[in-house]
Formats: sequence, C-alpha cells, structure tokens
Amino acid sequence: MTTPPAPLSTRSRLPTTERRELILQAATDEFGRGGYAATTTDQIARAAGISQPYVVRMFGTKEKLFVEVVERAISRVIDAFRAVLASRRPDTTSFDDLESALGAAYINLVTDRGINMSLMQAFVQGHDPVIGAHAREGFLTIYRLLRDEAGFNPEQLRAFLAQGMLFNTLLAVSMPGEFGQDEAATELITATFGSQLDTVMHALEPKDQAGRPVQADSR
Amino acid sequence: MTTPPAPLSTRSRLPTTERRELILQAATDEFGRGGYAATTTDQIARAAGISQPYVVRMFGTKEKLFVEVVERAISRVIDAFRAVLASRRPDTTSFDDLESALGAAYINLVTDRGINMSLMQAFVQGHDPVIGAHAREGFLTIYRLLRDEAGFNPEQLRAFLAQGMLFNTLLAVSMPGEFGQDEAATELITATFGSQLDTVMHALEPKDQAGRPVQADSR
DNA sequence: GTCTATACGGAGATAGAC
DNA sequence: GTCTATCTCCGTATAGAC
Repeated sequence: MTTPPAPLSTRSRLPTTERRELILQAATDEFGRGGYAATTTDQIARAAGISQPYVVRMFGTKEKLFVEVVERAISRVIDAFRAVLASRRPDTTSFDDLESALGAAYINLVTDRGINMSLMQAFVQGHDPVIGAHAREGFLTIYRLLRDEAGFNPEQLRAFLAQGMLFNTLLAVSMPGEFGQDEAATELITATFGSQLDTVMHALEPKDQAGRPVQADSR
Repeated sequence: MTTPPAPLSTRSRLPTTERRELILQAATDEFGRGGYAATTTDQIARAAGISQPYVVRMFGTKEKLFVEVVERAISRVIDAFRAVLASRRPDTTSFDDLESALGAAYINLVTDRGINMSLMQAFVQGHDPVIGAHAREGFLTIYRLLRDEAGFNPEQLRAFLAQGMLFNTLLAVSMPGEFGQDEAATELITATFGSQLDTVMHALEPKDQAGRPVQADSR
C-alpha cells in the first residue's frame, strides 16, 4: 500500500551512516512488534520517516535488514556485559554480585521491547540457514564471554542463561502487565525479577517519542 | 499459488473430526517450521493432503487455526505433566526426582519441533491481543499445575520454568546439531540436557513419515 | 466432505527521475 | 540521497459446484 512519507519540507537529507542508524532503530522496533515475516518494509519506512523503496535500496533485501537488526541486538548484549565486566573490581567482587550486575544489565536491555523481540525472533527463526547461523553464533559468543571473561562455570552459565530466557519469555508475553491482576502471575513475576521488579515495571510503561507516559499504544 | 492436491483417487473422504486432527497435526508442523505469518494455509493444506480453501473452510481463518494449534501444544504439556504426577508415589518421591521426571517429560515433548515451535511462536506473538492472551493463560495454567498439584514453591518454579525456556531456545536454534562441532556448544548442551542428552540427540535425527532416518530435509 | 475457480488486497523489489 | 510510479507475485478468503 506504500503510504507516502512526510512532505518534503519536513524531511531532510542525511548522511548515509546516520540514515542507516535511523532505519535500523525503526526496524528493531517494528520487527520487535510484529515479527520478521509480518512486518513490512513499508511499516519500517514510515517509522523511519522515509519511503519504502529507500529502505530496500539501502539494505538490499528485507532479510539482510533483519540480519543487521539481529546482529545489532546481540552486540548490545555483548557490549552491556563487557561494560559490567570492565567496571568491576575483580578481586573483591563475588560471583553473586557479578551475576546480579550482569542480570540487571540484561534486564535493562530486554525491557526494550525491540531488542528483546529481535533476539527472540532470531531464535524462533533458528532453522533458517542464514538467521539460524547468526542466532547460534551470537548465543555462543555470549556463552564464551561469560565463561572466559566473567569466569562462570558451566553450571553457573546454564542457570544464568536459563534465567535470561525466562526474562525474554515473560516480557514477550507481557506477563508483568498481569502484575497485581492475577495471583499466579504476581508470584511468578516476583520470583523471577526480584529486586529488579521496579526497573521492569517502570520500563514497561508506554512512552511516546519524547519519553512522556501515554495511555495506550496508538497503533 | 494454490498447488493442486493429490489426485482424487489417492484421497479419501474422512469424518470431520479425523480430518480436523490431520490438519491440526500438519499445521503444527508447518507453523513450527516457518512461524505464523510466513506459513501459508496452502502449505498446511498440502501437508495435510487437501485443498487450501478447505483448510480455511474448516477453521474459519488462519488465525483461528493457529490458536487451536497453540492450545493443542499447551494441552500436551499439561497432559504430560499430569501423567507424571499421576504415576508418582507422593510420599516416597523426592522433589529432585519429581523435577527430573517432569523435565524429562517436557524434553520429550519439545524435541518434537512442531510442539516446541508452536509454543515459542505463541510467546513471540505475545503482544497480539488474541494469541498473547492464550499464551499467558497457558503459561499460568502450567504454573498453577506445578504449584498446586506438584507442590513446587515459587523459587523451584522459577528455576524449572527458566530451564524449560532454555530447552526451548536451544532446540529452536538447533544447538544440539552443533554437538561435537563446537566446544562451547558441546559444553552448554551437556550442562543443559545432562542425562537427557541421548533422548535429545536421538529425537533430533531427521526421520521420514515412516520413522526411518533420512539424510536431509527434503523441502 | 471436498474441490475448482477466482476476487481482492497487499508485499517486495525495480526503474528511473530529481 | 531520496522519491514516485509501477511490476509482479502471492496469500487469504469467498462462491459455488460436485
């Protein structure tokens, strides 16, 4: 249906790099909203304020764009973990403290729905030859990072990653939205997010572009 | 593109109930393969050996069919858990034994790619008003089952469900296919599946309809 | 109970202008 | 660097026959 973008006067020419970044951000949000197949390049274009063909033009195909979105999401996880590792005092930080700090960093990332859903979309497309390979590689990169740089042992890793996958899932189904509504949901969310609960609930309040709270999703 | 189904001579009239079951099975496999949006009703029809319009006719819309597929997958988890609970000796079964038995039952189910992916697809569509509600309800039903009938406490539940989500994810990205190929993958898979590893590896060998091992996916 | 034919509405991608 | 116009394919759903 190719909706026309904003009038020329409103738009502006941007250097390729900046435009790419804008599109990737929009694509992360949109793919996160509807999934890979259901999201159209036109939706992404609109969200980025440009025309549909230009999105395709810049990334070649929709699939290539998606792969970049996934790569970007994985990189953000890696960067966040590295930042935590860089800021600790190796000799005085206990495993538990390190694990909490890493968990908190992860929660911070995946409460961004675009990031979380991009990751999950990648997992769910795991049998696709292109996307699956990226998903596995990303997962293993994070595994090695936590093992080799954070010093986790296999069992600690298993538990940490499992917990991460539970975060993903509960956030994906908006379970924290049931907080206080359903006693089982409340119990599960409390047990899962613990002291991070405030962060989660706060991050999930819908915001507009300027960061002001809004009533409902306007889409 | 509506590919014609098999010639009339090959097909047969079936009672509605049986035909429904066949379609639901085919739909589980196909949705599991490609996800909700990317899977066409025609693919499902072909896999079930009938015409595309008949699929739509029988379930109303593609979305309703998908919802039934998800419901069915969740029911299978619930049934499997109940079967385990029914067969235990309440006074002599330790928590660890019960947890292992339930974990094994779950692994058995989700090594069926159709089941696992149907569940994950439901999670990933978690913000869809219809599908999301079903996903949350299913998740909470399982939560209550494990709490009220198996006697798990919140922390045990959290750990068990987290582990389940890790199973889902690793199977989704075919990580066990990397077993022996990559040292990190091998370590992770071993730590995750432990004594269930044989079951998993065995279940993942590709099979044809008659259950004979085959070389590669013929699609 | 099941099919064939088909209407209808997109979606991704390309061509070419500015 | 970015757009408009448009081609072409494909997917769901409906109508109606057998």
